[in-house]
Amino acid sequence: MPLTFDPIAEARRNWRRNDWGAVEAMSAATSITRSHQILLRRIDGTLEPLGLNFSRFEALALLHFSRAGSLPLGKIGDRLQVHPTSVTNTIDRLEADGLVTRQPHPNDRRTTLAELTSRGRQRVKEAARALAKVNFGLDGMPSRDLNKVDEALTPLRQGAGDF
Amino acid sequence: MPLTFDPIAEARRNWRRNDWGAVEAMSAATSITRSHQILLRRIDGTLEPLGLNFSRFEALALLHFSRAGSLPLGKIGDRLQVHPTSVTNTIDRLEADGLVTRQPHPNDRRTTLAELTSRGRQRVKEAARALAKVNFGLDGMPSRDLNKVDEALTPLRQGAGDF
DNA sequence: TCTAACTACTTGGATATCCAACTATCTGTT
DNA sequence: AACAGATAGTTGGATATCCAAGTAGTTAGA
Repeated sequence: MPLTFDPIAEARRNWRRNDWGAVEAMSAATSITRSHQILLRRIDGTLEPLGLNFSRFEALALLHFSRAGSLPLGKIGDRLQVHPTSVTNTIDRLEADGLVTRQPHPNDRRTTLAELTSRGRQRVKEAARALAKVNFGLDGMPSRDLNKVDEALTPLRQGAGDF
Repeated sequence: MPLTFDPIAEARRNWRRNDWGAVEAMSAATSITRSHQILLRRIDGTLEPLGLNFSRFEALALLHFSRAGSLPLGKIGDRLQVHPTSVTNTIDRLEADGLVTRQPHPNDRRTTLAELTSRGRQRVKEAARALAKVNFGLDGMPSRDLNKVDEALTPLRQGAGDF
């Protein structure tokens, strides 16, 4: 059931009335959370017919962009900012679907490489096409607004040591 | 391990080089995803000592702001944009911790109300204080940037029928 | 008034994530 | 050379989320 009012505007009023403080930060945090929910639902919905979700797509894209078509699992986790166990899980699934294979690292026997298969390479291209077609769930938003989102969030990412 | 480059700037280059299209949308979507990860980790970290996470906090805050201190579970789901089963789970947990109780609806026997207990009311205030103290994980960001985030994301939420 | 369609919530099953603890391997210091 | 400490990945356990299906109760039209 869609709402008939802006839940964030209402939250602002409530926080102010109760003197809970940090109204602007609350508002920004809630906006991000909510936008993320909306977006992830659309993106995962778009990828579902391809047997992917956003995490698996991100891993495949990373591998596709890598020079050798393979990366250590740890590197994937660093790049995607997820826990090592999540990488294990993601790669397990991609491997089960024949989109990547696990390969031993030539110099370090602790390390496992995830390597894109040709099916994986093909699948990630299809997925990218599908996502571009729906503008990553942001269809209808003009470029100017998209750039504004980027700009607005850069200080946050930067402050968090994202780079 | 912190990165030494901006992963989004790199993604932009890669998408462009591969002609995958929708670069601006990809960039905005990735910014939102990443910012959300950062934020949620900080917020949940802040709430953890209080036995809460962001979902449970949001539910408690909603009840606190409601006139009667109680709401039907369905309404909570609508407001927080989560599946009914997630509400059941969230309320189960809050009830187990003595922060809410389930009450029958006076007129509609299908409906269950979640009602804030006095412990719940106290806990949500402590949690709000804790979150305000760390500026909702957005410490260090000037108001101007916070408002910019809000503004930038409003068209997205609006387009999604968030209000 | 009866019944078909709808609504509210819960249960069971699948998936994704994180943490703690474990195994295997590597590295730097003595 | 040996070992203490770091690093890479996995396993088991906990939690959160969603979907499909089920139960109970309500509503509206024949």
